[in-house]
Amino acid sequence: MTDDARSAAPAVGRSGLTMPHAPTLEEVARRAGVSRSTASRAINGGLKVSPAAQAAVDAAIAELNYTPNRAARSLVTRRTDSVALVVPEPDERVLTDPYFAGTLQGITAALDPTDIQLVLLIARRGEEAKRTTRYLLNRHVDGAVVVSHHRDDALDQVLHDSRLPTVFVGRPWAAAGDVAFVDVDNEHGGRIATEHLIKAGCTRIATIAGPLDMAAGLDRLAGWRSALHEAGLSDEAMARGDFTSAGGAAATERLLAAYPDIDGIFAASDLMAAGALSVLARHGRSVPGDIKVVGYDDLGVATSTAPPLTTLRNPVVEMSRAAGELLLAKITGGDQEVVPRIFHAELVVRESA
Amino acid sequence: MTDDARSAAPAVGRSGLTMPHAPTLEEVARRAGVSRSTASRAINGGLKVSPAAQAAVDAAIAELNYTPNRAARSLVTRRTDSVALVVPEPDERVLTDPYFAGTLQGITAALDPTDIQLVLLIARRGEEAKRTTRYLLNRHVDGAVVVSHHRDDALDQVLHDSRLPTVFVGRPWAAAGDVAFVDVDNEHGGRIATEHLIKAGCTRIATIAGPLDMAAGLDRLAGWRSALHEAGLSDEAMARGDFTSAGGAAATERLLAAYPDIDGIFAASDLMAAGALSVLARHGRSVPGDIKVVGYDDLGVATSTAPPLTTLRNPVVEMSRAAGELLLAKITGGDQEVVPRIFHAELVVRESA
DNA sequence: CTGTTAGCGCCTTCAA
DNA sequence: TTGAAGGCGCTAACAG
Repeated sequence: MTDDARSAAPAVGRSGLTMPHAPTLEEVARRAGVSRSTASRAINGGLKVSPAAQAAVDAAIAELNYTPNRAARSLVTRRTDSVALVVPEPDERVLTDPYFAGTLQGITAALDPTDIQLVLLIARRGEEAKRTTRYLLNRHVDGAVVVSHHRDDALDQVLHDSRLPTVFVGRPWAAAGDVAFVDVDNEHGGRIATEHLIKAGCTRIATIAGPLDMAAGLDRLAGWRSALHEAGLSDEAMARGDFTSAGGAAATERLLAAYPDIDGIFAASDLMAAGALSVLARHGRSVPGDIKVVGYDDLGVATSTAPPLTTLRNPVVEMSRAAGELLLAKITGGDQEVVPRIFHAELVVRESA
Repeated sequence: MTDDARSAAPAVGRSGLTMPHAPTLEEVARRAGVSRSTASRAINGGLKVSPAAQAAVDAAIAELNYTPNRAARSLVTRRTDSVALVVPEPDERVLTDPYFAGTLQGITAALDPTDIQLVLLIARRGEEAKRTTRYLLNRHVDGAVVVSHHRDDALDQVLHDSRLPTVFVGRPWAAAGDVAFVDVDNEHGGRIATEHLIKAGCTRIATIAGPLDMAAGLDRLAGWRSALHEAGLSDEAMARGDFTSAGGAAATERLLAAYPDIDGIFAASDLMAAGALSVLARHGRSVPGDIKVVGYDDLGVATSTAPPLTTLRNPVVEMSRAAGELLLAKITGGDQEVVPRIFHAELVVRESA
């Protein structure tokens, strides 16, 4: 064993102060009285290691408070033990949306039993987006979960072509059938919401749609449409929103101006519904008396509005957790069938409708 | 130059399909007609590199779409080019709070001009927390930003002792004066809020306090107290909340039961204020007629309540951005003075008070 | 079951 | 200004 001066003296940082020297495998092995390889084997799986050696290594690890150097390990295993959460959207909108928080929570839960770290990738447009793409393509992570995906970020194609293990939260645009994803049945949700309004006696039902370059926006709108068609009602009263409260408020103003006689509104998100409520209050329309309102998501805001919102419970956390687990399976298990897992939204009735 | 078979054939993944082979520095150098060292120098800073060589390397990089392998680089530079955002809280609460979204946005903005990645560390209690601590201590990141820090997670001490560059968002408990942090003047904010209620004619002013094991909770409470003392009013009517809407609602119920004659409420967060509004409505108390309400944060929810909340604008994004920039400075600049940056919250008057 | 031996891709002295 | 050579800490054959 060559005596290495480096391992004797603690490293000295820029400041000139001694820095705690992270223990290496070498030191663990030495302390355990075994070779590096044996120590390594004891750490990874422990196969073909005698109980004695295993115990010695375990003890050394505990005493030294050792953690493997990820960089060194990555270099040889060609795995990074990290996955990316890709958010292809610049603005505060996404981050502020409780939907995003739910996603984070679900994925974190899925990753929890592993030692895999979550790297956040906010993929701004243009030049920035290219940087993100390159980062992903050059395998700086073992896989990616994409959330809040829009039609024109070519993320689905790019990631599909790259063969980087990827799972979308929410149906991707292109390459469907070939790209793994989890989703809720948004069309069904939109239909349920609208049917609830119909059953409650509404006959002039408007919708505040989400962004139509997102699958969720499109699908919920389609659900609203099909319920109205089935009931023989008009599907004229549609205004686009952007999933934000302000957008919902603006859309409501437009709806009231164009269709003053509406008696029901299906908003494609609770945030937009909240915006609608405030505008309706300002216009002196009572809810649910004059106009009934149904939202979508039930991620917290629905209970803090006045009146509380009837809405569809969007199982975001469960869904994202499934996405995380699916990704884990893809990473460790290699390619396997991509059967999208579809969750269902449930109607939660409160005062607003 | 030894001919390496590996670089000729694309790697084959588990699935048996060819995988895109990430280009290496070796390939860039070969293509540019220079040595690895020159290529490396051209990539990092470009000092002592002839314009011709520089250009050749740049071209090769572009053609190959090359990105340095972070693991290999980390191994030798002993930097990871990643920083952690540490959230020492298990529950959904934190993630759902718009405060967290703001933090994320601010830090992301600070990191944007660099190539540093953000790693999310959700530090659950107990065993999990130890794993997080070890991860941090063993320098798997170059630095850390800690948000939503509680008294009993010993994060401040641990991180301070470890000498890992760290910045707290919100005043840490221990080691103050020695640990870098950014904060808003919460006591001042609490005072302003309360003074607004006093000026509006309230004389029996309650507060819904935040968690008292968090600096923000404590400081806002202190501000409320001092304003009341100054005005010669009672500071009896206090109920604890937990920064959530549900907690705010419960606290309000308790307040109304114990102090039925209150005419003003200062809630230490908008979420709690929203909960208060719904309870007040249920009890038939009009806002601001019977009871005036002031919240704290103005991160979106204040405008979607009925009535919209008078509140204190908490500059979370700016503050977190400052935290990120401070961290960057600490990482690159070595130890430097720790002058906490204190931001100020501004009163935003809306209908509720 | 264990130790020896080679690199993983990159940066960095050291000579030229 | 450039290239050759060594090594960061770890895993993975390959012998024993």
